[in-house]
Amino acid sequence: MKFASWNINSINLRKEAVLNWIITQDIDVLGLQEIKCEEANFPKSFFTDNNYFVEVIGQKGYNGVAIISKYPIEVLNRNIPNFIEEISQARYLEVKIKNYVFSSIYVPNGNPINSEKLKYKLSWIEAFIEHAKGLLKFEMPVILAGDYNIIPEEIDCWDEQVWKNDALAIPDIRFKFREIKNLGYFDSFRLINKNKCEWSFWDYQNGSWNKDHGIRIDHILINSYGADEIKDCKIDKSLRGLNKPSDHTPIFATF
DNA sequence: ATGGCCGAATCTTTCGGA
Repeated sequence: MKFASWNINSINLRKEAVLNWIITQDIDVLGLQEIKCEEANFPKSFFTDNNYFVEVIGQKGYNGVAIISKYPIEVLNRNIPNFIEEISQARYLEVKIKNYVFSSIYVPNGNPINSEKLKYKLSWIEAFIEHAKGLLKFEMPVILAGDYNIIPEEIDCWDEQVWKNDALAIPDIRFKFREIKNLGYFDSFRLINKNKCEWSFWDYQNGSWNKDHGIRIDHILINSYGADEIKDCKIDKSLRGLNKPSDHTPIFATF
């Protein structure tokens, strides 16, 4: 089974790229982030006509997550259950597919760091950590895949000096990532690739792709049952070189 | 070809992203 995550930055602009990729790479389950549309505007039939199952948590204009699967989807949660806010943002979808629990996750960005946005990011992650703790009750692989907006360590960005004061890399945020891991989750990419420097995001600005100025912020976290079964984890950077690409590339793990 | 983003909605400008 291949489980993937891709911040697509508008599903309607890139639905053909998504379908083409999951077919050519033989992806079984794909979590999407930043679909940037309400559920009614998600191109569901484009995927269901090709025999995929689709679940969507939409929002107008920005955010939004979805899951596309070769196999039937049982929805477990349409948000983080213990995260209460006045207007819920579409950032979390948790499902069961076959004998796997899988989530598509879009963690808030948090910039600028001297603002309510960072506080929101921290409180969102804290609620997520509490929830992830509860997910450890499942005696099967739990796969928490998404755009975490966290650069876990110095080796996960092209230049630590550029990023060290950013909401993606400040110590408080890196600490949260370690907190999740310390619950008993593994960073799939790092589990498989001990020292590799690879990126999943290159900014549209400043010619970042051409200069290879990237960062690794899209992650697939797995519990110990997942770690027992994992065979490989790869970032497919080729997608960033397409015409009209998303600024993120997909990451996938094979079980 | 050395020169700097992109997407959606509020739409010839603003906001959010990272």
